[in-house]
Amino acid sequence: MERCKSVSTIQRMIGGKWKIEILFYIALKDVRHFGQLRRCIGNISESTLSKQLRELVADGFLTRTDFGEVPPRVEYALTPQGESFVPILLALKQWGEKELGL
Amino acid sequence: MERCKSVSTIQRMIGGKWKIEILFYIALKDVRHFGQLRRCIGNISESTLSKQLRELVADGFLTRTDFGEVPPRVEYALTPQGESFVPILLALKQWGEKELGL
DNA sequence: CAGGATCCCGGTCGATACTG
DNA sequence: CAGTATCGACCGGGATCCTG
Repeated sequence: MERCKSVSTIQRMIGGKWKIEILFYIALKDVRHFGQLRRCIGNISESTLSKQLRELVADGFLTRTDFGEVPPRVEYALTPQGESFVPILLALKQWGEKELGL
Repeated sequence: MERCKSVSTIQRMIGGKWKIEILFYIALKDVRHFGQLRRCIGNISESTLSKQLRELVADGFLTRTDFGEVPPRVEYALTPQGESFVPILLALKQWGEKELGL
């Protein structure tokens, strides 16, 4: 039986409780800032958002640009790898709306 | 900001550590039996496999058919909802192979 | 063979407080 | 504003044993 390493790796990368939702807002809603994300996503804590963002950066989905200004300004954006994941995000969203009626 | 309920719901349904892999084997490799799945999937415990299968059944992805025979024979198969998810599984697999080189 | 029951551990996530 | 630090609760998942 052919094993499928890619599937389990993806599951690990996007399996976090909020990962898909974070990517969704950044990719499809043009949300770029920490505070925006926190307000968009229901009831995520700051520490959790921070950690999941760092993991998404580490896994190559996002870039993090710190402008070194006061007040602080940081922008998150998709990497090419992240961009290539957008069709799947759209498919998931549309699947949920159609199959689950959400 | 438009909230996106469908995304978080999907994350909850397929966020389990082995969910995507289980669906992958049933959908694309025609694996139907408990023991087969356990052997295909690396190092999943029986109790965990059992629980995740039950959740996939409860969430409408799978059907479970118990033939009531001795020795026991049970078959898992995709529901129509599960079938409709197959394109996303394929997309995930192909994305992983292409972007991650797996 | 297909799993249920039980126990337990580790990691994830959340709440709170604090910083540059 | 954009986080980090710390702590603790919770629960998903693993190990083991048992059953029809």
